[in-house]
Amino acid sequence: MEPTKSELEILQVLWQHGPSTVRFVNDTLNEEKRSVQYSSTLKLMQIMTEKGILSRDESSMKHIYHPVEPENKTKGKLLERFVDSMYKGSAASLVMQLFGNKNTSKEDLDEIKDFLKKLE
Amino acid sequence: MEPTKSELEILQVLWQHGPSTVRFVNDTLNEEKRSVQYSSTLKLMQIMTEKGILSRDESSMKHIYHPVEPENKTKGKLLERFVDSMYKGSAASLVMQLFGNKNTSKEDLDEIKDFLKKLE
DNA sequence: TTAATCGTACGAATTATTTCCTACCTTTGA
DNA sequence: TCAAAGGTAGGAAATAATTCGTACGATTAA
Repeated sequence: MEPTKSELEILQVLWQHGPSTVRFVNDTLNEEKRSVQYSSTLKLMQIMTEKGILSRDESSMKHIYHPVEPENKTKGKLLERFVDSMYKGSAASLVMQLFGNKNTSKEDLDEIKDFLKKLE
Repeated sequence: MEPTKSELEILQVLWQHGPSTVRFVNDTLNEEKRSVQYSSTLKLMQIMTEKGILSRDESSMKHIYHPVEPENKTKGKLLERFVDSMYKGSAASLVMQLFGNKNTSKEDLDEIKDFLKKLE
């Protein structure tokens, strides 16, 4: 299933901080992103659980939520969909646009070159 | 403004085929994407015009629509937003995920390497 | 023990997006 | 000429996504 924008924000908190309570996710969103009510975050995380995006440990009263899929898998899917729809599946076009527009640091560039070299 | 998913489909037709009528865009969507009514496509393109995403030539009865922003600018923005939200702005991480998951052709790789070399 | 705090559940309102029906005007061709 | 075909406009319904109020149970600490 395709996470929505708000769902992605929640996933990112969980990816970054590991399995968490609603309270923690909500606090983090309020600090780092935008003002949102506890009950909104709760509702969304409940919906995500119904959809199978999240799963939770209910053994204590404070449910602990975690993503069902590993971070890389979810990100990989989203990235692939992005490349397919925006660049007709051509990773090369994407990379060129990426570095054509932005000025990337030399370190970044070197890192990428090394990485590509190792792929051979 | 942020194009929605359906709006992006329309933009892609216009990018690929150049300024077009609603009829043409709708036919193309039906051929290449999904079944959709003429009046739905019309409505969406009218909304996009209101939002300032599209502009149109009304001199003839058959209005000719075209994107206001150049393709690269729009794609660049979307890509940047994608990198920021998914990879904390690190182009390098994105590239690594891209080639870590997918098996890219040697030609693609070479093309990218050449490209990066020229950036220096 | 009991009031305050903190938790979940859930309905419902709101907003955004998408879809299509229908009215009505223009063009076309027999 | 006039019916059929094809165009735009716009309201309204359907759907998806988001937000929040509120009920109510468990925990805590004075």
